[in-house]
Amino acid sequence: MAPPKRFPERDEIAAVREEATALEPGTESPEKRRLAGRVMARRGHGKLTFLDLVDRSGRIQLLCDESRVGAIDVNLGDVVGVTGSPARSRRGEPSLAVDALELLSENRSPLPDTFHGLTDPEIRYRKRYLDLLMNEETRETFLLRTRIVTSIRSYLDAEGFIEVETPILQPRYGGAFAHPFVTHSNELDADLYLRIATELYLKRLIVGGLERVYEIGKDFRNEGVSYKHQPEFTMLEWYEAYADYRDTMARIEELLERVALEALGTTTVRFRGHEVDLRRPWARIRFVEALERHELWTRDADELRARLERRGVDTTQDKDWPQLVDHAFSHVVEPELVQPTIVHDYPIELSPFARATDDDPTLTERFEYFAGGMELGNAFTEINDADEQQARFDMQSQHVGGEPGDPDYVEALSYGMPPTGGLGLGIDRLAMLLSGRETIRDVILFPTLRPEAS
RNA sequence: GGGCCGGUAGCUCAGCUGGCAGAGCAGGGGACUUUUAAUCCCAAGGUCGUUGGUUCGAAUCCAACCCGGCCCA
Repeated sequence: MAPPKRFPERDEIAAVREEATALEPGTESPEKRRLAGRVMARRGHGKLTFLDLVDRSGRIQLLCDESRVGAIDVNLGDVVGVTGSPARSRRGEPSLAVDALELLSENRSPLPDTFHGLTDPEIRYRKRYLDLLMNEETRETFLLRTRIVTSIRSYLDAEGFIEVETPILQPRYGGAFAHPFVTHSNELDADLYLRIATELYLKRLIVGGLERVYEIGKDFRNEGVSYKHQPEFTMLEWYEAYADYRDTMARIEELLERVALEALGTTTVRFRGHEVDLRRPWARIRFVEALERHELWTRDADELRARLERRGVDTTQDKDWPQLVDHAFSHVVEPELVQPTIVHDYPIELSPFARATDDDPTLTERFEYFAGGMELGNAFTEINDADEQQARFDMQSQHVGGEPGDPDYVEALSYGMPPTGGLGLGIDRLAMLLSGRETIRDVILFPTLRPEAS
């Protein structure tokens, strides 16, 4: 006979467990509860069988007395629904004394070792369902990730930002320095790029008068993988009309402190062997000063290359000054930014969308913020003048791997864009930091892997 | 892209100085009414990542390749 198609009026295991814990050992409550979940342990004892039932909320022992339930014919991994009463075993284990047990879905494949669990990273990533089933920490990590995103949304929604969706398939890519994935539309007979950022479309919406917009979505970068890089990752970008980068700094500090408290209950996390506290205010340092501290600030490319080489840094991949200074920063400064730090006023060559500072036209109102030795995001006072933006694109075209430019975007700016503060936040990296997971693959449900050999 | 490490039963791992492919858990059969890595008995379970080479003989030695991890770029 086919198993039931539903199991209504279900209670959560965590709640029933709490109820059972309040009882005296060896006693049973008169209340009736219904639980459903997966059988993750079985201890047969003749006409009495102990099962461990697991749902999203937790785990509880089932006491199955054959004289009450009938014969118990379940295997590890079966999905069952039970009715019974909260109880405590003689040894004090919170349990449900079962009156009726229904098999809802049979497990036909042996589960991984119930003691050692599933540890092989390759199987954990390729068959994430098994990882989630076997490893409670994995379930907790992804539930935390969801709370983080929920918290971000509720903050931005309450602040009057509207959530939008912009194209993933784009005729031009831009908004970051990265290699794109290219695909092809048969109908349009045109190559399209998978977006590397949402930046340029979101700012078109600011031109259009939406004033406060954000998008949480996947970006794609056709580049190497590392503990903090995946080809497909999740980014938040927001744009706020009539704000500058100082307003934006205040907002991101407020948001991340709040997200930590809401999702985790504390602002203090352990990450890569460090204790990191996200409480406001964060440290701030100018980009130039951060490099000066290491005697790595110079606008002379040859001199900078020499200083880096002297430190044993391989600069053979760095073609020009912007690449050298970026390398110097990410190699020397970034790893030491363990406590939350805002680095601000970046050189204009590295910042094609940020307005120049008031007192130095070679620097821009841009900041990046770091924690745990890792960049979390990037923000600026947006260029809102079409001519100035075109001049920046022209400047970029002189640099290797510079921003490719986007005439359609410049045209949008020509209609006038309010002064705007914009920001990007790497959701995966934030999830790493708050969960204490040391690799980005552990906070992405299905990370990109090479296809298995057939 | 380079270096190092790994891939043996569904899972966790032994075996690797060449000589019959193993254990625990899971899965199958049986015993057991308070266990919680329950216990006990029985039977079963394999493309030793792939391909080639050396050898009387290869999981084991050699080469290439595939997949993964860590580090470097």
